[in-house]
Amino acid sequence: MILSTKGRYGLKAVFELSLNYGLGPVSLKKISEKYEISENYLEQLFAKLRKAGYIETIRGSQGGYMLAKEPKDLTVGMILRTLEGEMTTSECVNKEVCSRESVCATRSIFEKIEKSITDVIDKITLADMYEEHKEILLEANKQNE
Amino acid sequence: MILSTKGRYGLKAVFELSLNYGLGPVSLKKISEKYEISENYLEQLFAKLRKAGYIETIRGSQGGYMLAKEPKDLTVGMILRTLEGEMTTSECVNKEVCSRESVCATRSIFEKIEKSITDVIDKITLADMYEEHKEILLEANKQNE
DNA sequence: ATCATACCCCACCAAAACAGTTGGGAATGG
DNA sequence: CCATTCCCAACTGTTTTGGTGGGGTATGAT
Repeated sequence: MILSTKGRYGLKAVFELSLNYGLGPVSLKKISEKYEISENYLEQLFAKLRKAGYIETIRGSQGGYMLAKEPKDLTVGMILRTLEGEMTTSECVNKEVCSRESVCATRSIFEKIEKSITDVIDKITLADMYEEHKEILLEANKQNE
Repeated sequence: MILSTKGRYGLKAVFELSLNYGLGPVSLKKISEKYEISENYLEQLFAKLRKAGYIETIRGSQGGYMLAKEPKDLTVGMILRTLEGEMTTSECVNKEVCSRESVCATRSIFEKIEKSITDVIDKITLADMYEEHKEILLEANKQNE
């Protein structure tokens, strides 16, 4: 597994926030029930995202979480990196640790893998996810007719 | 980190075998010294690769490990999957576990990440690595002139 | 005012994965 | 026959994973 539950749960939960963007806060309870995720666990994930400045909160009754930026300004990469740490393959990539650069044929492999992941996660925003989601829902409706 | 030392060490070591393809076996000792990897740890990695049919051994004095196939028939993906397990993002991808497919906008993200990784690791063979390695060495030599 | 709601924060925990280490055994070339 | 080299199983310390538990603070509703 490339991603742990941190990234997987976190991305789902943040997408849920994006569905409610502009409509007020969503409580942890609702999200954790909808996706069957431990409320306390999800809270820890949201704490990281809040500290990173991607979501903000309203405390007290009727409070909850909401995106701190527009869905089009939040990428999947921002969320995953905050929760999972840097999506790197090897310590030698991006650093000059590699003492035998010329010998190291594997380094370029690691770079390619990293780049291919980066290309995907840094390009897709929450707004993009919403657009694609809409299409999927429309198609699902067509099937049911 | 997407890859653990299993995949990173393993790929380096197997590439070393490919450099010696057709020239007889290479001992664990040589490889572990060259790359500064624990000999016993590397042995466990090679055991997996042997059981997968990617490398074979000659026991006894002057013995060692060698590729069981031509470098062009061994991909980076074969090595990494043997050592790291399947390079998946989420259990719902490739399975029908996902109870709320239409709702799950994250699934397509995970599929895209997986596909981008697969595209890289299943396309590159050990022979490809060697070709690229040669070019890097040639350029390094030019620089030194 | 007070109470239920809901976030905030810290500590703790069991299980698994990671990155090895230890040590005994078996095959083989010199 | 012995040094070399692979084979295999068990064990170990550390970190990560995936949570649980509990006390505290803010706030809208009654």
